[in-house]
Amino acid sequence: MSTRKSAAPTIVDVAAKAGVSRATASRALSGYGRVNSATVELVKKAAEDIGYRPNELARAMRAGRTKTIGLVIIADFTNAFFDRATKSIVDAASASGYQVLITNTDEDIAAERAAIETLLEKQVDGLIVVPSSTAINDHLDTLNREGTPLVLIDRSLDGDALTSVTTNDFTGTSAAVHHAFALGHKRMGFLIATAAVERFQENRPTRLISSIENRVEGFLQGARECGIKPRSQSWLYCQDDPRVSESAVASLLDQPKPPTVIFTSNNDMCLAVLKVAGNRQLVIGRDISLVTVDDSQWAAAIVPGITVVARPVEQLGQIAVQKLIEEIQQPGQPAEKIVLPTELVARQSIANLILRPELDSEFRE
Amino acid sequence: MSTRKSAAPTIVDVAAKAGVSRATASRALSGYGRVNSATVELVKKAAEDIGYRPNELARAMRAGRTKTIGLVIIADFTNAFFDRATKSIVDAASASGYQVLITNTDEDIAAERAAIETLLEKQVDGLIVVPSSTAINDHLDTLNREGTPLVLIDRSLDGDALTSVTTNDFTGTSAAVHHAFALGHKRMGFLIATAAVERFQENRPTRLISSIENRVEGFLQGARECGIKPRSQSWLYCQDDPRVSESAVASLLDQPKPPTVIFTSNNDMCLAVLKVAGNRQLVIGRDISLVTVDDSQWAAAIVPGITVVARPVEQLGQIAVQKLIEEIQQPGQPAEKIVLPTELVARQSIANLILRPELDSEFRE
DNA sequence: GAGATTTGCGAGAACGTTCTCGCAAATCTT
DNA sequence: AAGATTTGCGAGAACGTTCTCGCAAATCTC
Repeated sequence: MSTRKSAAPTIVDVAAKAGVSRATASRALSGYGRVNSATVELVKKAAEDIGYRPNELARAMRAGRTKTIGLVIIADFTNAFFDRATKSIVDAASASGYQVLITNTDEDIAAERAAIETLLEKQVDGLIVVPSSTAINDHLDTLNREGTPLVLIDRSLDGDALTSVTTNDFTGTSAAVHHAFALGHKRMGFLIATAAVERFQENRPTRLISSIENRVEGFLQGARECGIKPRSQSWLYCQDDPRVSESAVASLLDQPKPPTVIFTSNNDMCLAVLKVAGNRQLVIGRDISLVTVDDSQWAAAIVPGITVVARPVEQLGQIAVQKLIEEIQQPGQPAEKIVLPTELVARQSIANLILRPELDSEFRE
Repeated sequence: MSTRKSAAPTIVDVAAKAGVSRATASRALSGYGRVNSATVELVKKAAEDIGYRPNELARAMRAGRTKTIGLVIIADFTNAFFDRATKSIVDAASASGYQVLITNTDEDIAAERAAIETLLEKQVDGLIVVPSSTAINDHLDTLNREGTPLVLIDRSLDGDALTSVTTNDFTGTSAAVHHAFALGHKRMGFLIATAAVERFQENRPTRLISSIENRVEGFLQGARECGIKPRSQSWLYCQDDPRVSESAVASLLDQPKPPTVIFTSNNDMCLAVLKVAGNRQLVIGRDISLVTVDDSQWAAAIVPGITVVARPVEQLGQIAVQKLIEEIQQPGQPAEKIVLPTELVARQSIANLILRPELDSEFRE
């Protein structure tokens, strides 16, 4: 035992072992300033021998940077965004020498505030945030004004002040409408997940989060271009909860003239349709058609394959990290709103009503 | 501007504003020692006014703890472990006042070593690790011997030294065999994902990771109890990669007497079976039966529902955090190997060959 | 070979906290 | 009312680094 206590060896211990000063040991190990190359070897050997591990906390304190970024995300794994985004962010950060402190908001604005505060106390160099609300974002503006490097992902906010990386769900959804229309569909339903569902039910709509809003707008635009007027009862806002969404699907199907194709705003809603259809012995792609946003392994593997609007989530994470690190290393970058292209992946979940008009339930029974 | 620079206000600024010393300000804000209650109010007001945010780094340095735990995990989202485990760990940690630094190893042992080193340099209070290898684990032993709080999840290692939280995949898989046997299945195939596949192909097997090993052993035990001798060609070790696993499924199905039911060791393999079956127009639960480990939303929603061995992943994450924090706050806890029960969730992916013997492909054509 | 430059290294401050100690003032004893 | 105790607060050290200085020795210049 060289040190009296069994505590982890510090650079002082290394210096003592090598017979040099703290300063020289630091220079030798970190490779800056003037040091004799023989001394460098000596110090490195000493460090190795006593199992020295640099204390990044002390280093960060001195340097004023932690090489850590904070991720404020909604850990909601059925939507295949959380996992893919998290992995790509962690990997991209790691490749640039940064680690990721992760916090979950569960789409709650108070939790988001608290998470950001905690991360800032831990002195993260920057933040990547999936904002929980379009309406309430003063804390994000403040952050930005104070100069905290910040990148939003998945959802953007009004104004040009904040950098965001999102996907073009508008064109994706609109393309999906055209695709369904080309296959002969005219009655289209849309199932929209939103936490603020009661506001819609009471007819005093609030702002949706931008990604969902874009999906809705894309749907409307596509419908307009195809000359379709979506009927109001084919629009359903519903809570992102299995029981609620399943009964929403049921009410969609129980209309006098039910939609032939259902668009779902996310994978939770898509799974709700699958489940209700299964219970009713309705075959997807024949009795009822389906298209959703976000691709996944299972959507590609099951029969029929689900037609999806695929979003480049990994790329989104990588770009977010890249933009954040640019701002960290060179503050004052102009705010940017980066929108990545989406892709319609056509599989077999949309019936071809042109070839098989008898599948349109309007004419059945 | 009260401070000359626009840097973030420190406790010195608070003290100055309140007209007290650093020490008193600290006492007032952290609520320890003796302070006049009037002074406390004064200091709190001052802190509020100048927007003081405590520097957790400095605090951690002094206190010798960071309230941060490191998570070393395999960010592989198709298996529905990464996302569920991560969320539960982040949430449980947060509830106890800890944050999570996450790193991804992609099942690579060198990456695991590097990740652990980085996390230790950042002075995490403890580590939760999904070990990448059963064979190579000296670094984990060393960690443990040095007294670093450490909990393994998903996979355990030999010996009693390390605390681990796993699931009882042995009984789960064995129960699945009994279930399939009760439905008339006798030819059972098993598709096993392992990175070390070539060792098996060359007939010099290495150790599987414990969770997979347990699934294999459970399968064998179940088969033994049912009086079934699994034929060697029904065993396939294969790389966890879509193309490889899909050709493995093909070779399983192309045997003279193909299995009537395929067990898959994880969701990737299960999706491979779904895909190949779909391509060949084979209907799951009729032409070929299927059972896998790990439940998921999609496995429950699709038609037919996939019969699965469900593992309590959320509970696993919570218990891991709890055990880790116990060790952090009170070092010297005895090592424990916690094994959580699994549950067989029977759905419709296994055909009933008793009621419909004609489905056994041995008798077809 | 004497002055100018370079090289190598140590002393000490700094990052922002917390905590121990000691001291003066206030309050409690009898 | 004088000693004993409590209360409130400030000075300064400590956590483990890095970095600025300055100084002596070594090397270069002509």
